[in-house]
Amino acid sequence: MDAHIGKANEVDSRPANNLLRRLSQADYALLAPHVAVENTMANDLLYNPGDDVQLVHFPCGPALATFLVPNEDGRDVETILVGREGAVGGIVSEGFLPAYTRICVKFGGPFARVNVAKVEAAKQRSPSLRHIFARYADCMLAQIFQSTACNAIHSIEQRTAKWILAAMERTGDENSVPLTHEQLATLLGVGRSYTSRVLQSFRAEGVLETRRGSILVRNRDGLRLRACLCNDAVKLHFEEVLRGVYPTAEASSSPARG
Amino acid sequence: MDAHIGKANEVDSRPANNLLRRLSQADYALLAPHVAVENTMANDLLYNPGDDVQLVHFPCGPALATFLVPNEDGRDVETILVGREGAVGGIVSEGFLPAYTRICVKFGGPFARVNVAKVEAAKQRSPSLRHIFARYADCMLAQIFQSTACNAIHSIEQRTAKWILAAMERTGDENSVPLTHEQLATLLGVGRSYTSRVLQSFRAEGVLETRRGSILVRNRDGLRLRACLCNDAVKLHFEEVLRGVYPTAEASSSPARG
DNA sequence: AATCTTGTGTGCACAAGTGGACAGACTGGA
DNA sequence: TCCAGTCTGTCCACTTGTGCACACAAGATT
Repeated sequence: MDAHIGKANEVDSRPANNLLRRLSQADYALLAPHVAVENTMANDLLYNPGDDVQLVHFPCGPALATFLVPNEDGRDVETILVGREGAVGGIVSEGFLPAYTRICVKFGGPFARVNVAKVEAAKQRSPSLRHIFARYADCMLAQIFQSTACNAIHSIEQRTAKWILAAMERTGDENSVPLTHEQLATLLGVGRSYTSRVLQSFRAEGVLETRRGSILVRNRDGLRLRACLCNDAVKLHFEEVLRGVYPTAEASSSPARG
Repeated sequence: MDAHIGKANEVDSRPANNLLRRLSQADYALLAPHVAVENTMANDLLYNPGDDVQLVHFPCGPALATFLVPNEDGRDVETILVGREGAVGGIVSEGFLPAYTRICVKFGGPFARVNVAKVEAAKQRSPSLRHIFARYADCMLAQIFQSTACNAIHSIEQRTAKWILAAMERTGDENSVPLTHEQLATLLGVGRSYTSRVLQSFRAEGVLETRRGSILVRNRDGLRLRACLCNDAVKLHFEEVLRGVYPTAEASSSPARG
């Protein structure tokens, strides 16, 4: 499956994170001494609100993190997904701050970690590195803006479809998402029974199948048709701003399919 | 009303924006040569999606801007409010990027404007200036995260109350908001008739009065009681991260009332 | 004073989503 | 192999919010 990767080069040995792979050799060399890769499991917490942010985490491979906003009644609300196209922790704040959100591993996998101070030092030395991080920060911002709008006006059906697609794009898994209905519901901040009903209607229309603890997508275009366009809008911004960094672009392991 | 301000100093002559006033004299001196103040009217557009971001705008006094996310059906969705506690345009992206959102003046008033490149140059020269901007960017991020969560789980009644309070805090107007029901509704991304009904119920409970084209708040605590806590959470983060910048704090023209 | 435009209050039928309940179906251990 | 725990499908009564319609009110204009 990696046959399309021709001659081996230095990039191939980097962690499977598109942001890190996007860096020039010189820029990556500034970070390389400080990169450590650690494995995570679903539901591991990377940060809690108020934590001192010390490490930037780069999701690698199928790993996926989400930002949770704590709520008065104790149930957290999920906001955005970050996979191998990006990074979490100190990206905007540059680190000398208490975390506002909780950051949680949704799908387990490796994360490359770099001390925030080292990243800042590297940014001071290399404008191009600084620019790439600023560009990614802007993309993340776009993603959150779009989520805010999406939550305001799109139906649960649209958002469910959107989320399944977004998760698949990031993990690289072509047709399944390892989530229970319950998890999917809390993720969207909605009731479980209604989520089940939506999935049920998708199943009836041949769009997907449901397994205990996971969802198998049978007709991706059908799912796209039922999703809002929020994902595409964000993806377009990533493409414009960070050409090649977003996983569905050429940096992805699946070269086809825009 | 400004009696509590003792001896005049250089800060008093700066534009009435808390972020600018928060800067040390040395840091402000780096920006001062490039600051121009321009007046705006409600509905002026500062940026449209895709625009090349050239200027950072600092709302002054009662001026208020919002970030709009364009939507497939043409109606924009409002996301966050920025008043004299902050700034819009190139704060996170550092400017070399197409704008993702539309930025619109909600309540007219003066805006201080500085070229993004000049701001970046000043940030290169002064770490403390850089840190303040990074801190504000983090606060803005927190604000958007909270909005995303809020839109996902809070009722229209709660969000209506929240919005009225947030607008008043920023403009400094103690008891009125110059908005029609229609504007308030589109702002929240909801139907006009339901918004009218919510305001009607607030009126019936003695919380506010409605005038043609504006809302008069009669019982601010009552309104607080009916709002979600999203505003307070964000305000707390501002306080922790940028002490004194948020308008209800000591930098405000109304020294009492935390 | 008559008129026009825009905003406001309210009624209604309907759609979307909630939250609790419960039976049945998987699955991982003991 | 059986049990216990979790996940799933579905029912139901109920709340929230939509979208349209229409009468009326408040300014603004002439």
